[in-house]
Amino acid sequence: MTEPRYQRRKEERPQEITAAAFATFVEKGYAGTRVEEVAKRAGVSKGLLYLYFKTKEELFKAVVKSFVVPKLDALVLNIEQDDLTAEEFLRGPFLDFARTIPGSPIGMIVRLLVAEGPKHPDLLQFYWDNVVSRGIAAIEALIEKGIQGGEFQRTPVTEQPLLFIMPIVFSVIFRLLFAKQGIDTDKLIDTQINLLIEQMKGPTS
Amino acid sequence: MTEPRYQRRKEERPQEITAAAFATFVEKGYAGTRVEEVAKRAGVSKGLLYLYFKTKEELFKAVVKSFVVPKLDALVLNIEQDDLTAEEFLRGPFLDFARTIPGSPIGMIVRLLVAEGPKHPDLLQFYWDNVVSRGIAAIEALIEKGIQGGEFQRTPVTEQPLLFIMPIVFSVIFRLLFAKQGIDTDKLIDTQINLLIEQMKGPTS
DNA sequence: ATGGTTACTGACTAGCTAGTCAGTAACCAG
DNA sequence: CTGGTTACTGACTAGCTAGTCAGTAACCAT
Repeated sequence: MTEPRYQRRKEERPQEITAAAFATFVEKGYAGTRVEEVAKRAGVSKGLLYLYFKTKEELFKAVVKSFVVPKLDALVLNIEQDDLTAEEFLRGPFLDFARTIPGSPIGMIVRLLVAEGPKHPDLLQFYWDNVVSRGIAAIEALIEKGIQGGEFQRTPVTEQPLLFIMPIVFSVIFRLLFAKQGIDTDKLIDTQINLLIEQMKGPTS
Repeated sequence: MTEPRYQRRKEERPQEITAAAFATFVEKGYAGTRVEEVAKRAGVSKGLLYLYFKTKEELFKAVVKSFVVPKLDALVLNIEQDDLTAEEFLRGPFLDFARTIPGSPIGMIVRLLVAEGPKHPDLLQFYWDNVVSRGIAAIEALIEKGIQGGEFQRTPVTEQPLLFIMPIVFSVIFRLLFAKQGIDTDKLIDTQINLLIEQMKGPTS
């Protein structure tokens, strides 16, 4: 008649643990996160956590992998499916994406990468392969589409897709550090994207 | 006849200790740095270090303060003294500065700020007051000089001095994380600065 | 010389946390 | 019901490091 003290939920545990870990890493950073707290938040014992994740580092990697990649996938899928022109896409979905990231928990992942990345080379490699290079490729494809469609001309800007990513990353970091100073990163992003588009469209207005 | 085991050097110690600490923080990050190692590198005992710096955190702040501020001072002084036009200054000394920072140890300070900043609000405040806001003000002054001198016209870009700082910060972080991938951040910086200048000069070429 | 001042040493402690493991109990097949 | 399997627990350990402090010796004024 006694209530069971716990339920066996082999399948769901990893997901629940990474979710708890994500929240904790975001709040406390990597070094500041105690594995015991993650376990408590996930409603399991520390021992169980170590059955699913060999080390704290592995847990961290699992978090990055499971939270960031889907976010980028959504955007990339949009580029491929949408039938907007390149300029419309940049001013629409891409700008939304760019403005959303800095204030979202995903932005915190960037902070964690900057802080902890150098200690985890294989995590960086994963991140490069699955996020950064795919993001760059997506923008390159978009620009190429614009050129083919006669919207844009080839300029030094079209050779530097990072110019589009730069304001996002910068805003993430800037807000993180100097939120108190009330900088308007949206305007910064808008101006940069607009600047790039105008330049690619050429001197004719 | 015995050699003295140490010399008393009250005046020089703090400088020697912060220099050792800087090198160690750059190599190992904040959490990864052991106070004992800093002491050893500085050629003193741990106990002495604690006579000069109350805590590890205070040591960290002293490092940031003593290494970054002079660097910015040099640039700001240049703006005021040089009799170059605004465009010449941007294409000359400013571009040099922008290209130099990402590969220098100063860049590592940015990493440390990103990683540790949120835990040290007063450090961020200091950094804002003494580095960022002064940097922004210097660029604003430079742009204003360009406008007054008839080189530039007022555009959305002239309202966003961060557009000039952004590629520097971004490059610092990008190189730090993805040096292996061999991204050419110099070209990124060049393109951005050139883009901004062209835009401010207006459609007339 | 010499005795007082204090810069300096280094062994020590207190406290914290990643990772372990022997035991427990939920679940299930027969 | 029952016995076997294994998901799960939580107390424990090993190891590390920030910060302390009682003692030592360099320096210097007299």
